[in-house]
Amino acid sequence: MRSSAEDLTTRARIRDAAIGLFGRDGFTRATVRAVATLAGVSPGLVIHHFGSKEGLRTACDQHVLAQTASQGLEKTNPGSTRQLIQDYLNDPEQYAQEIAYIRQSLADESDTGDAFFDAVVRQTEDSISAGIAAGTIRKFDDVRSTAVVIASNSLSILMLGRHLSRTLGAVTPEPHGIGPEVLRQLTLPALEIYTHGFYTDSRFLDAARDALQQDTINHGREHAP
Amino acid sequence: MRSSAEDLTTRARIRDAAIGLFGRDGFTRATVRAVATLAGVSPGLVIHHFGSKEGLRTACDQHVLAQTASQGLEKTNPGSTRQLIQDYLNDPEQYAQEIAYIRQSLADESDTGDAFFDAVVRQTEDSISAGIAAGTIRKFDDVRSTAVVIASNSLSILMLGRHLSRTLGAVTPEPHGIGPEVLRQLTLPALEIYTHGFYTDSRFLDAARDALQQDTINHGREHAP
DNA sequence: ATAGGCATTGAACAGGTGTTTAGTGTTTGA
DNA sequence: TCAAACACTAAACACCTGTTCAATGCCTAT
Repeated sequence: MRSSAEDLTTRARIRDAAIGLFGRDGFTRATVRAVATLAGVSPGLVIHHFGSKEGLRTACDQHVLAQTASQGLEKTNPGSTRQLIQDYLNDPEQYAQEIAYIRQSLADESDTGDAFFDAVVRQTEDSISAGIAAGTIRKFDDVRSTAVVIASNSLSILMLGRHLSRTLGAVTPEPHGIGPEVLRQLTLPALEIYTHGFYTDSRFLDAARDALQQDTINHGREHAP
Repeated sequence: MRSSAEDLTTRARIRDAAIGLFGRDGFTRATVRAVATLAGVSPGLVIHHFGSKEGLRTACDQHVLAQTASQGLEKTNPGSTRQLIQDYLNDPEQYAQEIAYIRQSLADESDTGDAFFDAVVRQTEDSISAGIAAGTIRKFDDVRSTAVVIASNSLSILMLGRHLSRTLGAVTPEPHGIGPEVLRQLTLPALEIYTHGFYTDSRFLDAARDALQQDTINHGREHAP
């Protein structure tokens, strides 16, 4: 439960305002003055508390990362990202700000984005290993690469949420967030692919395997002429 | 073959410089002065030719969209995005600028991003329908939603390319682009999932189906208390 | 009670931004 | 040939940016 009101320290109020604006507009477009206004303080106070706009960013980074780490990734043992999605669906608008912030971090070049992505991949890798051991997930040769693919697929919902909502014609209040309607509409197709596959047979897989084999033989580390 | 030299009209040179910088730094961070310098002209001339920075953006939008539409999506009948990837692998650095530009467009709120995403979804949907008819792709109940999922998964490589390269430890010259090494490493795991599935049985799929059924009964269009 | 440290503000500053303007050559069409 | 149109530049303009600074009030410890 986020305390939306006045019981926060001024410093925290500024930081939360910054998280909201950095997430919505990106770090560059969001101005110190806008953050100050949203927090109900003067621009000078923002600098006084955080040293600089960059200092404000790192403070936001740390807070968002700690937030998502504590209530998000770490405690969700089974189901990997799926549990997080379930949490999100039960109460959207709660994580909305953090999610938007992380989306921007993943798009920009940001240490927070890097850390978050790595955490998701690591978490996914663990889940896959556990699933393979438990027999619920197919045995993959390259678990790490598979985890990267799965993580990338999962995070695409985060990165492209705006377009998913738009194409599926959902009435979305937030311009980038994804609503329950959209998520419901995509769950079954995604799980069907993950369960029965997308292709009917291994034709494409075999072709790709041959092509890659050939490719490696022809020019192992060089470029084509 | 992109003419990299001087045989372009000044207007085109400015536009190409803008595409490069907009793609690398984003529209806001890229300055008119930087574009002018890169194109070897004065800042005033940029405005003279395009009216405003926003006008320059729409010119870039139109050009990139026309470029990708002509040589990219439309002519690639089979294999959907996969053919495009093949083209890209044969000669990276050629599409690099346009790809970066489109990534920014997809991340920002941009009409070009919208148009591109819609085009990819439409193209994917057609490919799936054709694949189902030909028997190479499994029959899906909701072809459109499936196409959205596939398109989203494919584009995640574009959106998260930087993180993919980083996590897989590739030596990437461009900070966001994806190299052949990374793509090679991800092709087989992705195709394996698409061919044999990710899970071993329909346990998760059935559970999700039941949960969604239940969910729809409990609160069809309302929120939980 | 009083001094010192804090949070806070309003105003200012230096630098960067998109854009304008006046002016200069250079092409081009009658 | 001449004038109008064009491509182009240097300098300036107005505005917005992050940041600084002096001043003010408010606690709190002595």
